Amino acid sequence: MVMEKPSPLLVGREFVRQYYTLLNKAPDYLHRFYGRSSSYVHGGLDGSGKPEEAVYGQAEIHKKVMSLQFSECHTKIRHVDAHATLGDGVVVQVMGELSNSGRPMRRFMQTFVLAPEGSAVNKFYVHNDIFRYEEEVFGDSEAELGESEEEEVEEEQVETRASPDPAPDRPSSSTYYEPPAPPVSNGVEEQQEEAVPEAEPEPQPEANQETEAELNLEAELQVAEAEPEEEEKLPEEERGSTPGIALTPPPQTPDPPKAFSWALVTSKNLPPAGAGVSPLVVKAVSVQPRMEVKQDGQSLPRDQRRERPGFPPRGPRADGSGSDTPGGKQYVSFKGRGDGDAGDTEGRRSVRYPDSHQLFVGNLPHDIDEGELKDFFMTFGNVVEMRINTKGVGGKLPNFGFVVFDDSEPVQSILGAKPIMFRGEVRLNVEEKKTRAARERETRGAAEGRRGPRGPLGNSAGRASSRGGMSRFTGPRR
DNA sequence: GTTGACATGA
Repeated sequence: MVMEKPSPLLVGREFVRQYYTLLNKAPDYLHRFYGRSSSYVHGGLDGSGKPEEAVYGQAEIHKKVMSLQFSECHTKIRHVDAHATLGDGVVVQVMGELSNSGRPMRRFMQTFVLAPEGSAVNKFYVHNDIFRYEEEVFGDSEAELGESEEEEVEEEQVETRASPDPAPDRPSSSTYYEPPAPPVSNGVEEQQEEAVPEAEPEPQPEANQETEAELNLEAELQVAEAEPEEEEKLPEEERGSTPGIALTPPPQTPDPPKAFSWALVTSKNLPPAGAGVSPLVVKAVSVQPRMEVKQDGQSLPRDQRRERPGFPPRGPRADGSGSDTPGGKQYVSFKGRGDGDAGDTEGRRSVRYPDSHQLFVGNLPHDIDEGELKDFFMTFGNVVEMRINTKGVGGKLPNFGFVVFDDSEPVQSILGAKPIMFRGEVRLNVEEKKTRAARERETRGAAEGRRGPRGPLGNSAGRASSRGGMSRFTGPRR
């Protein structure tokens, strides 16, 4: 598992995308980006007109965020800088404009220090977050403001970028991270393609990629993190936030489930089912929210590897894997090169998706339609294909279907987040898609296991139960 | 109550 370290700029941009998306969609989860010793300040002036002071720690940050009452908070990003910094961190500076609750845009500057989390090169949490509004700092001379307003007008149009969210009927769920104006376009913004391949205009003419190599080198200076490690050990329920996010949403919310669990966050680190590996990694990792940038680039189906010869590797870009959803973790997957996994390359519809990308969904309400189901699962990842099957058996319609994602990660997340509640009341039966062979093997194995006292070796029954590990939930009865 | 249909060779 030697993962190449993503460039700071890549990390920064992806983080920015996720951060502002979450700020827009689910500010109440924003604190999950932070850790126990993180600092946070978000503009504001105190009683005497001086810039407010920071707060520390996830719990305080959560409070603070809530007090800021973000609602329909839109952000226009004008510029993102990101550099490698001490301790393998990344410092990110963002300039842009932000509008909250329908109020006018205000210019701001925000700086994040992303600190690596754990040993993975692609996991970070926000160690510092410093946000200031321009006019709070520069004074509120109206003349200045007027001026600045003007020059923005032309760029205003640029801002109308199609949301990467392929579901057009969910206006508020689009990503409000507006990529910087045209000239700077290296890869981060093209997320919508896979979802709506036909609508895709033209890939960008391939602006040259960042000098990742250089940055990576720089990042080698190691500075011992001074953070006391012991803190991290406590699984800390203290962050009171999680309780609200029980895996089953309150019945009165008809929305897609805000399924989130730490198990879900870490499910990615767990080996695929079956491997006899200790699942205890969980604790260590589960302390904070994180985002992940993945650069793999291997294991592409052969026909997808073609790359225009003579060009530098196509820049890694966000692939809209949907991990920026409110309920979801703050993970993000990147494909290092190429266009991601099977099925999403433009014009290639005919590819079959691997089973690992597919989810069997049983117990569907009979009046469901694909759009609804798709929307539902979209919060977990990028749904590339859907099929609902109905087996009409004398009046009863046991419904099931298959949801195909562009990655196996959402599938694992979902499996780790069982039970999946739909419309707040129906418990969907979600399982990894099985082949017929696998299915038969399984039932046969189970039958024999029951017959003889000498239980099945390992895991004939273990498949389903091993997955959730400790975070196995027996669905609430209702 | 519960696991499809497609098309697939060196």
